[in-house]
Amino acid sequence: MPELPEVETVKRGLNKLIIGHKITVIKNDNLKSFPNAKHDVDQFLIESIVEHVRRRAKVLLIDLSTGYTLVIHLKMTGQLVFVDDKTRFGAGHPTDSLINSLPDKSTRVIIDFSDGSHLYFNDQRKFGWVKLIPTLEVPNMSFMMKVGPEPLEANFTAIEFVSRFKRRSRTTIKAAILNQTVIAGVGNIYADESLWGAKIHPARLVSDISVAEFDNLFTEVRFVMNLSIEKGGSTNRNYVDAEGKKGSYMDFARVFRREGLPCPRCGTEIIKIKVASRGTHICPNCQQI
DNA sequence: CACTTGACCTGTCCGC
DNA sequence: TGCGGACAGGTCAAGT
Repeated sequence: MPELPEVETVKRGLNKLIIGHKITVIKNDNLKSFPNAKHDVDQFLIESIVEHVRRRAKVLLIDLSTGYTLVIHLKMTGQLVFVDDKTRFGAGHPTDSLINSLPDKSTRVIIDFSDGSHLYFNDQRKFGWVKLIPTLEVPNMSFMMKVGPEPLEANFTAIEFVSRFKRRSRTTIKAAILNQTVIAGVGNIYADESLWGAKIHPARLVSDISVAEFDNLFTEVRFVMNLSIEKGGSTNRNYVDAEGKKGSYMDFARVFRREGLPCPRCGTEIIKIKVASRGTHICPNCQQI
């Protein structure tokens, strides 16, 4: 999915586009994408006003005036795209833009607003979901209860970063950094990018990594996340922002999906291996076991 | 408990 | 062109 920078980009886009909008209709194509009962939808979603859009880890939270929140997980291929019919075919959008072809066959949920605009939840693989939950119960959702700290929070320190890993010392650093209960928001792209930045081989055991290396990793995680947010996220395949636009971080990636190309630091050919059952990109010279 | 693996889905790409 | 298999940004539930 969309990892932290992509979800953050969608959140920022929605905050510019849908605050104050009133929801009039919701349509869904299967229960998996939007499992709520019609009764709750009629009572707490229809006629509600969008008040805030928040993010926690890789989860989007759209707070409504009814005291309910739309909790959205994009998983691997989810998209959340706002389309205003007044601008759909207008200037600034090429005719082949995604927004001109929505809804399409991967559209799972459509939210209509009272001014005639729409929010499309697209998800090719159907792993993602939208759930309507009382706002006060969101922190009690099982994922929210166990998810780790936000790496970009100003008060999150290198000391806490290291201590979060200590309890997971018997696994590889790649598995640990992908574990959302250790730290929130890091997925496969930014795991590889930050491990390359810190010159740590992803298959090394957590217990064998020094505090100095953890300090470097902490810096690199924050660096790649911040850079990616600045670039509008990574479009590896499907990802687009709330306006249907792709992110450009992949133009700046150092190892991810760059197997066969030279390492930007030493020129050695980047290779792709498997670690923690995930495709993993490394420089075999900079990152040694 | 910590850890690993398979399952959830659809689509694409690569080798034959 | 077609077919089979591997693989894809993430998380769970089951297993060990």
